[in-house]
Amino acid sequence: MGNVTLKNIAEILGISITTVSKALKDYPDVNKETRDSVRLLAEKLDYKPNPLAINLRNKESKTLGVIIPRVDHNFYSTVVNGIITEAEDRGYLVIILFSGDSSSLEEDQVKLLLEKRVDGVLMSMATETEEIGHIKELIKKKIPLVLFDKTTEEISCSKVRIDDKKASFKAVEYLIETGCKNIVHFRGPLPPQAYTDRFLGYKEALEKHNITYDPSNVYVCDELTFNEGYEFTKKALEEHPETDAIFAMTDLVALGSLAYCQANGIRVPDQISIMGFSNWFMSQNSTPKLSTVHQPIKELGKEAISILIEEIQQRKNEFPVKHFTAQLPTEVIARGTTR
Amino acid sequence: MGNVTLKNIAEILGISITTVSKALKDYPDVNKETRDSVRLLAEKLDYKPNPLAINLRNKESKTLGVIIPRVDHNFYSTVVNGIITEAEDRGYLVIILFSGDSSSLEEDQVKLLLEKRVDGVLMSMATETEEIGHIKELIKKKIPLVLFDKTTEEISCSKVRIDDKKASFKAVEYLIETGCKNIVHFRGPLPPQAYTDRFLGYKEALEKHNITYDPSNVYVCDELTFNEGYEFTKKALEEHPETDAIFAMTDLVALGSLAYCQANGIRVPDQISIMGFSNWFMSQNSTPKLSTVHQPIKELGKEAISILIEEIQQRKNEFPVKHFTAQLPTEVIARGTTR
DNA sequence: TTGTAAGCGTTATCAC
DNA sequence: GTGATAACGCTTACAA
Repeated sequence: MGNVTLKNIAEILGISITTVSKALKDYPDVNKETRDSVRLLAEKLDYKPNPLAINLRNKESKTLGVIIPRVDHNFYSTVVNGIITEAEDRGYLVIILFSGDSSSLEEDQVKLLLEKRVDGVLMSMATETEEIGHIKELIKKKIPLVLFDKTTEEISCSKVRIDDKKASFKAVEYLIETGCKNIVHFRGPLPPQAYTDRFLGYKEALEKHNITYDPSNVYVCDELTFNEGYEFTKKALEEHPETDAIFAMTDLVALGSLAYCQANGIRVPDQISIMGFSNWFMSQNSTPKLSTVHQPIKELGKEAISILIEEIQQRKNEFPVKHFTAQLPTEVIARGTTR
Repeated sequence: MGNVTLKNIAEILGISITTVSKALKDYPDVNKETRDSVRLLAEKLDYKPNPLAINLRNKESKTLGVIIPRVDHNFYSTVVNGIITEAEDRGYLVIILFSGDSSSLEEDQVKLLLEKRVDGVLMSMATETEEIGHIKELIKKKIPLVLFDKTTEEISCSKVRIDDKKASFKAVEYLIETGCKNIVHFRGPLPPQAYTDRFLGYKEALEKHNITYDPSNVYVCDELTFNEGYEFTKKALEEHPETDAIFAMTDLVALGSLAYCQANGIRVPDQISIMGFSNWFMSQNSTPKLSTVHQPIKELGKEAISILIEEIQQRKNEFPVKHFTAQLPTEVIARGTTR
């Protein structure tokens, strides 16, 4: 029992395919009765237009490609949630592909999407990516492209990011305003840029409040693990006994800090305030609950896909496309680990 | 600059589309020189066959639909990782859709996939789903279907599951073998079935080792949170002071148990052994590290998609399709919270 | 060895 | 109001 086609309906009704097509699409020049009989039969046979045929004709696939480093990570799975939901609401389907943070795999995935003729591409660049020829290729082939999260200035296209610097600035300012003066910062590795931005926000907040920035107060976590948070807290408190706050660039590390403090009788937040970043669900599960910075991750996905679809629509209508960068706002969530 | 087609190449070379097509597909009846010139030009123009056209002709989409309750959850994002990777390796693209654990949304998503003419469907049923008419519809329309994780006996199709009962059995047996006799079990809510299976494994292990099963030793967690683990541990230890082991149906709850013990000076594992379930990455981040049961989640996704693709291939070749249920093996990971 | 023609399912154009 | 025809890009019997 293959699928019902316009032809099937036309044959049964003894009319032409053209008329069937028109009847189904509410063309004005179709007799009411013809129209009704067509619709009735179509309904009865459960006719569904074949998207493959429509897409071939319209030279579009109504499918979007998304390349992310991985999905089994809270940040990306949340983004993907936003992406798929929003795309579906707008009539697009999404193909998710992984780069595994590898430049060459990313390149392969771009090629695959190109071959599959997706209508547009959304991507968060692999951390490793330095070579951006494959991304430029997309631009050259005039495939609408939007970069999100991990982006680069070298590509001219719309971008959507969390405003990491400002988020970090607000978090540190909050610590300062609640009386902290000796704030240690645990930052992440050099690429990706986000960690540098968070570091810059930290520095800027100190400067604004006339606190001298001391590089030795900044520790670089390479693994971003709970254990690193634990160990670096130990180290930081040994090297800087005057520390009264720790700002970690991600919740898991902050949770490690909290664990160290608790294991060593350091009262949080009385003696030391701890501020995380991300508002990961586990930050609600510590005692006291972790203060952190909420990032609108799902909204990031939605916004990115919206911009992409807008752009696709504009190009189709031959409107001029203007690129821009959206910075999504964040929020400090003060819970139990800050004063 | 539209995309290069067979026609373009044919015109430039002054030959027919057919010959170009054949040359590109290594048909034996093409002159070597013709073939080479075609290939050369195709290469130069970066010709890529239009999958829309191919699919229309072949009446297949080389696309698979996957419906899961959500993706922003460790289990599903790991499964999705396996699914997408394996599908891509086998030449298929994947459309992920969410049911949000709602029966009616799940139905909508099935319909959407049907309209989009995916070649097959993989799904983990919404917990809420009782109505299965939409799933039967898939069977009726002869769309290859594989159920994984949350399945039902009411649908005749291949299924892939983690062997929850056996996994649980092994975990509890491990506790018994390391000297525990009074084992409390924190189980999950009634649907999904997995929690009941884990409970049954617990019960069976007790029976095998001649330990009387006492229903009051079983507590039902509805939220599966850290706090529930904490609170139920308090309650369980009050009601059953003789308890020497806690087996929680998921790591987060077990972590809550551990936290309660540590906050109350109960030595783990000396006084009480704690066994989790899932081998969530956070189970490596506690001190001591949590003993747990590893589930091959990514493999679950790979296996499910493999079976689906096999089935698609079999149907295409008009081979008989036999359904079966694969139960993936699990492993007890003994770490620091058990003796 | 090469090419013609039909067909996959849909839609737009243009006759009638 | 209706329908024949061409076109989207590709594949494959079947001729030549």
